[in-house]
Parts: sequence; C-alpha cells; structure tokens
Amino acid sequence: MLDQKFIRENPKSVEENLSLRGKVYNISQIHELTVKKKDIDVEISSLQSDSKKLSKLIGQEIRKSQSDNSLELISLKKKGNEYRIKISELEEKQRILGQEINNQISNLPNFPSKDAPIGKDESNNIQVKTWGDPFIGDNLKSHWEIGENLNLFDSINSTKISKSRFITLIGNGARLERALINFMLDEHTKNGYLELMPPALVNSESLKGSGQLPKFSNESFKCSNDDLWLSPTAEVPLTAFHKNEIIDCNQLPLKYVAYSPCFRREAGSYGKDTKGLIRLHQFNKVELYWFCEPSQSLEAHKKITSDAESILKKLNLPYRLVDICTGDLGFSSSRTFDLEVWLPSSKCYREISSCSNCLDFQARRSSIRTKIDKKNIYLHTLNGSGLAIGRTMAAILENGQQKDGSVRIPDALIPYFGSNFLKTA
RNA sequence: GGAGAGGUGGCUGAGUGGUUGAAAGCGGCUCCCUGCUAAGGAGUUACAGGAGGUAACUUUUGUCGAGGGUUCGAAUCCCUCCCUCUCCGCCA
Repeated sequence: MLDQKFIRENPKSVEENLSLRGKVYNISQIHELTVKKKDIDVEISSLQSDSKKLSKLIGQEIRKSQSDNSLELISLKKKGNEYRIKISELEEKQRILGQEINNQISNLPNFPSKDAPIGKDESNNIQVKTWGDPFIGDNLKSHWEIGENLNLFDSINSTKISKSRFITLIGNGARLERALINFMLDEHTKNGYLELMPPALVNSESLKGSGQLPKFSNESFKCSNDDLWLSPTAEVPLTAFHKNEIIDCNQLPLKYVAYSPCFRREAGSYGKDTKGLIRLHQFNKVELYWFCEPSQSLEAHKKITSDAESILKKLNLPYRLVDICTGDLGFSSSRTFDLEVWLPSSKCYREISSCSNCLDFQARRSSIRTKIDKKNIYLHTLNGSGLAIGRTMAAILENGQQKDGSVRIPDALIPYFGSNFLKTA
C-alpha cells in the first residue's frame, strides 16, 4: 500500500515512479479524492469540536439548574441535534470517499526501486552472475521421464484424485521431498532463522496485507463456506503473523523460515509446463522472511538472497542470479532477485527462488511498525524462497542423472535421504 | 454442533449516560534524597489522523474487540458480527 498522504502531496512523483513498471498510471482521480477527503476531515473535526463543547455545557447546566427541560436547555439540545445531523451527513460522504480511496490505492503496486533495471518485461531482466557449470550433454532426460522410470511420482492417478497439475509423490520421490524440506529447514535455522509452521488457510485480511488481494483473487483457491483461502505462499501467513503490531526495535531484525504447502490456481497458464514438477496447483516451499528497520533492508535483501543461494550451492546445482526489471516486478516488490536453476533437459535456467524487498508496502497494508526515536515507522519486509521444493527435486533429478538411469544424490542431502543414489527398485 | 462466561491503556483491574482518555496497583521513564545497595519522595507514562511550525512543539478529532443504532452527550443502553475461555458432544 502506498502512503495516502504521499499521494495527496506528490501526485506527479507517484505517477512517475509507478510508470517505471512500463505501464501508464493515471492517479489524478485518486489524488482528487484524497484532497476532497482531507477537506471533509477538517470540517468534521471542527464541527465535532463545537458539538462536544456544547454537550459539556448542557451537562453543566443540568447539574446547576437541577432540571433538564428548561426553555434554555431545550434550545441548546435542539442546536446539538443540528450538529449531529450535519456531522452524520458529512461522515457518510467521508465514509464513501474513504472506501473509494482505499479501494483504488489497494490496487496500486509498489514503487520500483531506483536500483532495479528499467524494462518492460522479462526480456529486460539482467543476469548478474552464474554459479557452477551448466550440465550439457546428449540424450539428457527430462525430470518427468526420470520420475517415471524411477517411479517417483504420478500425475495420471492424481488427476483422478484432484485434477491436472496435481502430483502424488511415491516411495523415494516422497522421501526425497521430505529430505529436501528437512535439509533446508535445518540449514536456515542453523543460520539464525526461527522456524514457523503457519496455517495453510488464510483469511482475506491476510491476503490483502501481503498484496495478493484485492487484485489477484483469481490466483488463489477460496473456501466456499468461510472467509478462508488456501495460502499461495508462506509469505502470506508470515506477514500476517505480526499484523497490527509495534515491534520492539531491539528485537529486529526478525528472521523466519517456514515450510508450507502452497496453492495456486495458475489461471492463464494453460499449456505451459504441463508435465512434471515445475508448475503445480499444490507444491511445497521453504520460505525465508525478514522484518527489519528501513535502514537495514538493502543489506537484508543481499543477505536473504545469499541465504537462498547457499542451498543451491550446497546441493551443487548450477544457477544464475537475475535482477528483475521494473516491468517484471511483482505487485508488492520494489526490487527482486530471482535465482534460476539449470535444467539440462530444457537447456535453460528456471526460477527456483524469488527474493524480494517490499520496503514498507506490506507493512503498511498490515500495520506492522516499530518505534524509533519515539516515532512509529513502518518496517520493511523481505521474502525469498529457500527454496521451492518441487523445482529443486526436478533440478536434482536432471542434474544428477547418470548414464545407467540412476540419479546421484548431492552429498549434503545424503544424511537426510539415506543413500547416495536413486535407482530403480 | 449444544450450553455458559468474557473481551477496558505495556500488564493486573475498576468503572451501567455528563469535563472519563478512562480510578487503583504493577511495570517503564525523569528528577530528588542516599557513602553504595536496599528503601523512600515528586512528576511523567496509549495509538491513529488533521491543522499550524524549518524544528522542538502547539492545537484539535477519533479510538474502552469490530461495525451500526438511540441521545445534545455512550466504555456505560439497543442491534449485528468477530474473537477468547470453560463444560458437553464429535473428531486426527
């Protein structure tokens, strides 16, 4: 959420900043509404002040005269009644305006960072660095072929259970998934993160708080009988964990790691990644999340990204770091670094982690603050996948594939998985 | 799902229509006293918004779970909702 006062006082600057996203934003209407609302706020405030004084006077008169229906009192009460009518009329206008403003501002994305590369879509993203040597060879199998050969997961039967884009992990596939979750959680907790296991169902407020609502209601699953949604990412419950709080600045930064199942409708992605583990309605993810003081967030962004990278390094998976351009930034983010893992079968890098600095955008929506120098200021929030489990499995299968059809398990994972190769049973 | 109880400031806890933004206590902060510590004394101590000021600050409004209503005036009366707790039932 952008600051309403800032919009009122700097409409031009708001438009310029938002337009970096490669789309024209016209906020003249919102601006006009905020100005109008301010005038009404001031008028109401002054009428209320008068009305309040009158009420006190009436109270004093009643006590003094021991009667509450003298001619003078009746006239004073009548005047009070006029105040009430006038104020309630204005309040109605104020309410409608406030709602409209809120509605419109909720649909505005965050300002892109000045440091983010300017561009209109993902073709303008910038590769910052690569790590490891991409595995290139002939006759390399896709992870879904490997999965089928080794009987690691099943999508056919899963459509019977649910529908397409669901998967059932089987035997060593399920075991590998579990090993990856435990491995990542252990690595991050060793690294100073506090583990949380939040609810998978979240209410509308929480989705608004992190930016998924109101604009992207189409992208999450909703429960029909309750105000609850299946969480699309642990970022949602983690943000909401501290909703409406003022956090002691001595406790900052707060660093959380959470495993959670994630649910996404993937509307509009028909025909994309229909095979394998890349794009599912339900997937597992280990998420990193920071709450920090504004002055720390640039540093925190580097740290959260390198914490996510450390997992890829330990798993010995080649990857690259991409600086997302202004036109490709997510709604809540001001700057995002994507980590993309090498997938030999498709000879390209695929997103496996997205590390974003949301500045105070989510904190303002969720009202999460801290007190610095006696002033309440909104915190900065950062999130990063550390990592998406399904895509990590896909990468391990493809990058670890051997000529004999087996898959080599990365050394770091062996203690968790229990053996060093995946073979046919 | 059935029955009951309850939601007040950082915490405990008073408060059923009129200077109550809210007693009292605890905690926090400032100052005083004291050789140190302990104890004692005085004061102070919520959040959000608006207006004015470069600022320190001044002023004003709203907020006693949330939203409505009654009234000149609501923490207090009425309605709706949410949440918490206890007991029973059901259940991983």
